This record gives sequence, C-alpha cells and structure tokens, in this order.
Amino acid sequence: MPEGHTIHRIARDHGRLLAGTALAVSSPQGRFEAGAERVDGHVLDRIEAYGKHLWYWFDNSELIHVHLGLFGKYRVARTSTPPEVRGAVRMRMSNAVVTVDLAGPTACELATPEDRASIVARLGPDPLQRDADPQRFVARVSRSKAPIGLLLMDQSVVAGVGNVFRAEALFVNGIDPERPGRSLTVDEIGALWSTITAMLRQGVKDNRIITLERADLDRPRSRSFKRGESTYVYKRRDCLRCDSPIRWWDMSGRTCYACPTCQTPVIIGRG
DNA sequence: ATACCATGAACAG
DNA sequence: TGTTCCTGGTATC
Repeated sequence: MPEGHTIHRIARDHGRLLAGTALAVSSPQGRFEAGAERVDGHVLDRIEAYGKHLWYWFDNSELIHVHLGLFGKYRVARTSTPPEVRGAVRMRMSNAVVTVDLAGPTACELATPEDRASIVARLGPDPLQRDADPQRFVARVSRSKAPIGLLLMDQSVVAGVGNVFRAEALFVNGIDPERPGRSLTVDEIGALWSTITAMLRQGVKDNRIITLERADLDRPRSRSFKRGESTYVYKRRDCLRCDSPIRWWDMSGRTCYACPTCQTPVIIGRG
C-alpha cells in the first residue's frame, strides 16, 4: 500500500475526519502508551504529509511522527463507539464519529518540530508538494553514477517513490533501471519527474496505483491486456504493452521489474 | 501449523 | 551487502 500517494491520501481523508476535534488516543497494543497519553483528550490541528512521512499536530504542542514502512496500515471505522480491537493496534484515535487504528508502522513516536525539520531536510523534493523543486532531483540524478533504479528508491533523491512507481515510471519513459543516473539526459530526467508527479497525483485521486496511459487504456496493444489491469511491468509476467517476458531481479534487496523490449539499456551514441 | 511474501528503511561492518 | 524490525494475507504442508 504505502507509497507517497497513500500517505498524502491518508493525510487528506483522516484530516477531514479527525482534525479540529478532541481525540481519545490510546495504544491497545501497549507499545505507544507513553506517547498516546501525551495527546489523549487534545484537539488534533492537522495532519501533514511529506514523502512517506506523516505528522500529527496537536493543539497542546505535541507532535506525533508516523512512518508506515512496508507493513504499516490504517483501519478506519466510521462508528461512534470504537469497535473491538483486531490484531496489533499500535495507536487508536477516536472521536464522536470515527475510530482510526494504526498497525505495523515502522515509526509511531512523539517528535519535536526539530525532529520533523531534520527528516524533511534529508528528504529530496516531494512531487506532491506545491513548491517541490524539480531541479534538486535533476541535479542529484545527473551527478550520480548509481543506477537510476536505485536513485528513484532513494528518498533523499525524490520523496514518495517506492517499488511500484519506480518500475512504472522507468517503463513509461523507456529507461532501463540499470543505467547510471549521470548517463540520462536532462530531458530524460525532466520527463521522469513529470511522470512521477503525474503518477503520484493520479494515485492520490484513485487511492491506488494505476499507471496505464490513456493510449493503452483506449487501445490495448497486447494479448495479455485484460480489463482491470493496473501496471505495465510491476509484478507482471509479460509486458502489458508488448507481451515480452518481464525481466525481474534483485536490486539491493528489492525486486526490480523491467521490459527488455520497451526499456533500452543505453541510448545509441552515448554511454 | 508453518512458510513465505510484501508498495520500507535504519543500522552494522 | 547483509540483518533487523514492523504485521497480516496467502500459499503450502
């Protein structure tokens, strides 16, 4: 679930349900008891999202930092009485109309504005921020000899991209994940940024990842295309566009997917 | 009942 | 580069 679009969607949806109201906050599982006590009964001012991070600002100056990691999930119950706890609930936030449970996060902790600032400072631009600076992304990529497939997963290069958007954004731009960042042209890097921005925004709207472009939705070009498909290469056996068998391999501990036909290893005439 | 897997990232060495 | 942590769904015995 959690790439940047999920986090921003959560901030928006949960903000509407919780912000401006006093919350009963607890830690049914017990691993966030001390933190929950500090905000229990206080009004949540707002939920902030940046990259894959969330911050909960309370009116008593307390701040909670949440990072879902690979397993973290929220469960929302729109009932006035909190439902029975299911599974390992690290944090529960309830008001008169809704209960929000958080399970399995990498981080759920009290924080200070300074903590938050240092996290934001080490993150790259988040395409979902209004004032995101693409030049920071272009500069980092064009200067690096690391493979672009790794750079896109590096949150200090661009914040919010995960394994699905990496695979899909590189596919859409015909770029092989193993190409060093500095072998990409400025145009290619700019196009990647545009793609990532569009995919993340669409992801927030859809509340899921569907990366297919209009041309492919209107005129499926492959045998393997079926209604309801959502990705070109991620976790697929065959390329959704040309039916070539997808190449998948381990890239620093995460599975990388690419189409050997649609994604060229190098540009002719460059290295 | 057990194994494995996942849209993540910090840390050790 | 490898290990560790977090949870729950699905596959496999």
